[in-house]
Amino acid sequence: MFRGASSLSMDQKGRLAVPAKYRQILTERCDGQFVLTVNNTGERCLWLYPQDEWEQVERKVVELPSFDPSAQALKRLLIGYATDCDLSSGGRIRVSAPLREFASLEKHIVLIGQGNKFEIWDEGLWKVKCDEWLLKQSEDRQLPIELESLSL
Amino acid sequence: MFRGASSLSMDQKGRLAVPAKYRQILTERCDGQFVLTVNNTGERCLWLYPQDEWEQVERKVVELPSFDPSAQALKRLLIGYATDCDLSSGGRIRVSAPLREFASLEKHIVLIGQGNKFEIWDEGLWKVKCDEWLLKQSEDRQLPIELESLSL
DNA sequence: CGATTAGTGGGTAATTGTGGTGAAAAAGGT
DNA sequence: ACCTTTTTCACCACAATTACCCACTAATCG
Repeated sequence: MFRGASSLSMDQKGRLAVPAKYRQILTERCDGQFVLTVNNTGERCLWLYPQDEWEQVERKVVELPSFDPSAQALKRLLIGYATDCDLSSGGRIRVSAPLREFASLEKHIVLIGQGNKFEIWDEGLWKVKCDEWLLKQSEDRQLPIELESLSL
Repeated sequence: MFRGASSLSMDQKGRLAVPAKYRQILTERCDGQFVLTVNNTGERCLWLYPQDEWEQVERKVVELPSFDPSAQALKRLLIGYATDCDLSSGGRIRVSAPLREFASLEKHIVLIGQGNKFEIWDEGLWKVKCDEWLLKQSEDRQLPIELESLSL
């Protein structure tokens, strides 16, 4: 399980250093092989999957019905933007220009562990979103059923 | 069960000394291994879970439906900010910059025992909140059903 | 009142992050 | 097919951060 937020910087060449604490696990887990793609839910962030996790995601996605427009859109985005990338010798990965543009990544970014994948956000955008989510949660009188009984 | 409030100070490096009375229990309980994350309810405080407690929380959270927006927000915050940390040889733990920023922690903080976890608040904020809660309770004529039958 | 333990701060060594440079590879044009 | 231009990658050096250890002060207990 990946977790934790790291505030990182990306250089002009689109290289970002993966925090040292993740490197060993990632090398063992997928030999440093990843697939980087976009988030299809309308939020402008990237998803970074270890190769093996991605295989499963891809399998699910390609099996979606061909005549459903929203399935098509999801497929176009997810598969269309999916790019192989690997951990370089110096522990960095390179984000291609189209992907950077999609998520409007510049110098300051955050890497968010989300279980089976990581999310990559522009730092400013991430903070704005956090505020939104928190505000929403505290306003919501009526919680979704799944959450109501959740005790943390 | 953790209980009690302690007023502590955090140094410039983000280190805070866990009160001595908790140390032995914590070492026995989880070998000094913790997970530190944010509170998702809009209140700006951190949650400090013993490793084993956290595992259970995490399990509940990842099983939430992927397409429900508020479940998604909860997952992003809780898992996204969750950071492993452990009790150093000197009985201190280090709070990373993103987490400090989230809860606007500076020098003076309070550590609140809350059963299966601890809460970490900025001292000033904690006091303000206490006053708010007290005021609110005394105003509320109509208690939620769950509380009505409660005998303390 | 002395002895022991807790809290606090600082210094140092090792590790990590960051930016640059040069070699190699790929792409593109003639 | 060859040469030119651009991109990409690996390596290196410096800067910044972090972890670890030690020392000093304050509190606590016998």
